[in-house]
Amino acid sequence: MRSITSADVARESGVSRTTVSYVLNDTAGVTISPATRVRVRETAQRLGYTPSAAARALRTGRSDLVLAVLPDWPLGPSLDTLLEHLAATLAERDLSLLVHHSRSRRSLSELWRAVTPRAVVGFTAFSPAERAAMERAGIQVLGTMLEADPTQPGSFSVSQREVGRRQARHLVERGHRRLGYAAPTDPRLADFHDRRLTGVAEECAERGLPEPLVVAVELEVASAGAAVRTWRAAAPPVTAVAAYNDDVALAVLAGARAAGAAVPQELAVVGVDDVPAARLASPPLTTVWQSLAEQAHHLGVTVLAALDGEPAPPRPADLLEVVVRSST
Amino acid sequence: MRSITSADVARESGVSRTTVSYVLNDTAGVTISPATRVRVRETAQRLGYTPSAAARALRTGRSDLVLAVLPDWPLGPSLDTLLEHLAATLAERDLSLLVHHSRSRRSLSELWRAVTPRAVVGFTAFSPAERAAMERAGIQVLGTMLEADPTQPGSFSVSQREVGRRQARHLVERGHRRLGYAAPTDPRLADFHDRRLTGVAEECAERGLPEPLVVAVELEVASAGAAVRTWRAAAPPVTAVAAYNDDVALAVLAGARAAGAAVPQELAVVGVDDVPAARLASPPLTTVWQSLAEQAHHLGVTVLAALDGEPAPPRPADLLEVVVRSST
DNA sequence: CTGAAAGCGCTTACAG
DNA sequence: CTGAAAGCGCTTACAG
Repeated sequence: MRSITSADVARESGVSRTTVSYVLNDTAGVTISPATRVRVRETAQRLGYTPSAAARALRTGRSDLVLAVLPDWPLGPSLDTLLEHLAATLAERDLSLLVHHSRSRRSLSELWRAVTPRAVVGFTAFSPAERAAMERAGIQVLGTMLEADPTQPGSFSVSQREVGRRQARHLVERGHRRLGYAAPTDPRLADFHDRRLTGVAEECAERGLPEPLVVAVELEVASAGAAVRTWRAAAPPVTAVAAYNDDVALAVLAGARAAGAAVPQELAVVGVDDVPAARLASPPLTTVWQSLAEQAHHLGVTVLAALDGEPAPPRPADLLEVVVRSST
Repeated sequence: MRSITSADVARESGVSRTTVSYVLNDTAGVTISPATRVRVRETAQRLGYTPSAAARALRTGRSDLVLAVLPDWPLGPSLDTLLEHLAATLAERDLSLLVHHSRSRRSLSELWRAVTPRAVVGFTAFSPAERAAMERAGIQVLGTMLEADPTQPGSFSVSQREVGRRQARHLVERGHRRLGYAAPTDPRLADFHDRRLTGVAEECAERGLPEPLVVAVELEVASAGAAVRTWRAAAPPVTAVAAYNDDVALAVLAGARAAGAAVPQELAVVGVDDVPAARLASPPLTTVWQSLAEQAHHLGVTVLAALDGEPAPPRPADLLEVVVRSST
């Protein structure tokens, strides 16, 4: 079954393909009689005409795709949400999301060369060379969630350092003077973890508190129990723990239970993410919540602005919030 | 910066574009001297040539994209994993994954008409009309996870009914004679929930047990506590609960704690997914684990087979497994 | 064994 | 105000 082309629409409405293109694209600086406009639009509608993305991309040198490059590590429970909102925002401009999992690192450069996306959104860091190559090809490159300075152009999202600072600040305001940090064991999480930990450490330093005592904890009771004993045996003892995320925090809770440490009296715990299990834990988990929807929307709007050559829109203010429950 | 085209490669290697195409595509039924082949490949490599996806798609009428249509509800914690493995499998054939969130339902048909994907993989159901239209356009349509009969061609993944049956079977084998079902409240989950519940009910019916007592539970303690009281007040009382997923199961655990029901002595609980929080719960949660990686790979292989006009490969056997912990 | 040429469906100078 | 024509970069009959 041959698909409908602009030539079909042109023939059916008795005009040239040029006119069809002008009308359907609302091309500026060209005058077409209202009657013709209406006729062309109606014909296109009636025939179910959709312009070929391939032809358009070939002609213009640029596709209507935005390439999202995902890391090979789990981005968290709400990557789903993030991509959905991002896609929704981009769809307003008829842009679609092509996802690439950086698992197969080698083919990324082939992919962007082949599809000539309008923009590339990296959820993982690009090498400077790759970034430069993409920019030279006229592709807008949006930075990673790991940028040192999230306010710089071409980057987005909440600073991971700020996440850590919020955790620490909450704990310190609760009166704790010696903090622990529960790190994930998955090495692929190292980049995120480093930045969050830096935030915790900075907050401690500014308040004149000792460095946080970092212990890696696996997502099981035995490992977490050992971690809890380590913290409590320290001198001075750790009385509050900031965990990499809710999963790790839940492990610490389980470890405290196993080690016979009362939460929050003997050990306070704060996570990150506010997964559903957080409020259901015993005791319910205090955690730092991030507005993924807003972050994703902001990201989408940033991409759009970049395509228009406009400055990045200001980042929304309260993307982070401490949800206080009984674990602190 | 103009990008490298096959004409560049042709000129540099002193052959025609035809030859370049033949060599790089390993076109069958054409004889090219080994020396020429080597020269062309080396030149392409040296120049960093990547064929234009747009031009190729325009010429062949088919792109190298596979369109994944996602539902507007949360597909669960491991959609991420699922898509990653799917993408990895497709990448072996130089196919990329274009995701469409069905939030913006209207534009789906525009999207597939515009990009002419090789295949469409639906994680949500298509209307028969839409499905037919896509097939008429020569697009392979792979079915949803909701198909009544997952063994039929064009569908994939574990049967949701089977998930429910496994939960029920485990509970019944533990000696329980009266089961409860903890349903999610999100209406978007209704399709999945219906099928899982059907599996539980079927298993009960086959064993001559009464229908499961269904109670909707929200992801918070109060709601879950009320549900637990309802189950225990039934005559005969419910002694074991199959939950829609681990999040709901975690809520039931919290509800039992609040209602003073001992788990598993007074109420056994089994979930689905084996999220990290499951093993960390108190008591650790028994749950049905699904091999997402294998499902995704199978899905990818099924897509590939469909593109080759081959019959769907047999589905791997043990995609489901009951992880027994202390909640049952 | 290799090349010249057509054509996929668009958009956009350019001519009228 | 509208149309004829060129050309984006490929692949593939067809000719030699």
